[in-house]
Amino acid sequence: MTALTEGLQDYLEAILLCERKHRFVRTKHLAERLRVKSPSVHTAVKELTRLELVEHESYGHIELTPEGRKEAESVYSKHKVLYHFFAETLGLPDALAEETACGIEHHLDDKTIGKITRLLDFIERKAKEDPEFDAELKKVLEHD
Amino acid sequence: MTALTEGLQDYLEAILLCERKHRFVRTKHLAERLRVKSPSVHTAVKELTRLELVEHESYGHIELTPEGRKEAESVYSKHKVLYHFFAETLGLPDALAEETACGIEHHLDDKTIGKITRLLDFIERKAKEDPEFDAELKKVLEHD
DNA sequence: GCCTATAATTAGCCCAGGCTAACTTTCTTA
DNA sequence: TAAGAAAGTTAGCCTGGGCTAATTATAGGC
Repeated sequence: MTALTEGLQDYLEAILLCERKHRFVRTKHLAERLRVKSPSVHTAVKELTRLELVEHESYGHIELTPEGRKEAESVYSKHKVLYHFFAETLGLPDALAEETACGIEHHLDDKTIGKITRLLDFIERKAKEDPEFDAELKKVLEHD
Repeated sequence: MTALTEGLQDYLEAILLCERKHRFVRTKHLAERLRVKSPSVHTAVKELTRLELVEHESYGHIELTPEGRKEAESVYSKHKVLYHFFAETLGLPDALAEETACGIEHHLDDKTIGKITRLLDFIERKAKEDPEFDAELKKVLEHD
C-alpha cells in the first residue's frame, strides 16, 4: 500500500494510458487528459520522479519506471472493473461511468475489487445461463 | 446539486448522526467522530453557517437548518446503501465497509445509487427465492 | 541555418483543510 | 461562590494541488 495521494495515482494512470496512444508521453498529453494546466503536470511529474515512479529529463518525454508501471496498472485495473460495473452492469451513460470509476477507484482495496469482479462474473454467468434471470435483471435496472 | 466540498458533506453527515446520539451536537463530538481536532471542526462549522446549512451560536450547540438536514440525509442515505453493499452483499469486515462507503459516497449521484439499490434488492430476492442461487453466490464471495 | 510557434519550465499566487499553541468561555464541584 | 477543568475559539502555520504570467527550450518552415 503505497502512500501515494489520489492525485499522483491519477497521473500514473494517465501516463500509462497516454503511452498506449502516443508512444512518447509529454506534459501536454497529460494536461489534456487530466484537464489541468501544464505547470500542474510539471509539479506532479517532478514529485513522481522524486519517488522513482517515473523518469523525466527536462524538456524530454516521460516514462514509467517498473515500480511506477506496477502502480499505474494496479490503479487502472481497478478502474476497468469499476467502469465495467457502472457501464455494463448498471447501464450508466459512458461519461458518467468513467467519471464515477475515476472518483472512487482510489478508495477500494484489491480484495474488495476482487470480490466485485467475482460478483459481476457471477451475475453475468447467471444472465447467460438463465434468460429469465437476464430479463428480470434488465427490468430492474431499466429506468433511471 | 450544491457545490459542497466532500469535507463539508462529511461534516453535515456527522452532525446528523451525532444528533441521534447526543441530542445536542457539540464541536467535541464532531471532532471525535471525524478524527480531527476542534479547530478544524470550528472552521468547517463556520463555513456551513455561512452557507446557511447549520446554525451555531458561539459556545453553543450546532443545529442543522432544513436545507442542511436535507443535504445531510442525502449523503447519509448513500452511505447506507454503500455500507450495505460492502458489508452485507460482499461480506467485507465492518470497519472496511464503513471506511470504503465513506470514501466513495460523495462520488455517486442519486440515480446511480438508485440503480445499485435495485440491483442489491434483486440479488437478495433471488437468494431468498432460490437456495441454489444463494449457495453459489456465497461460494463466489467466500474467499478474500 | 535562422525565426517563430509550440511546449516546457519557473516563480509566485490561491484555496481547502488539516494542525498546534495560546487564550477565552462555560461548567462543575469543593 | 470561587477555582480549576473542560470545551470552544482564535491566530498562525503547513501541505497538496490547482492556477497565471513570464521565461526558456525545441522543432519546423522558409
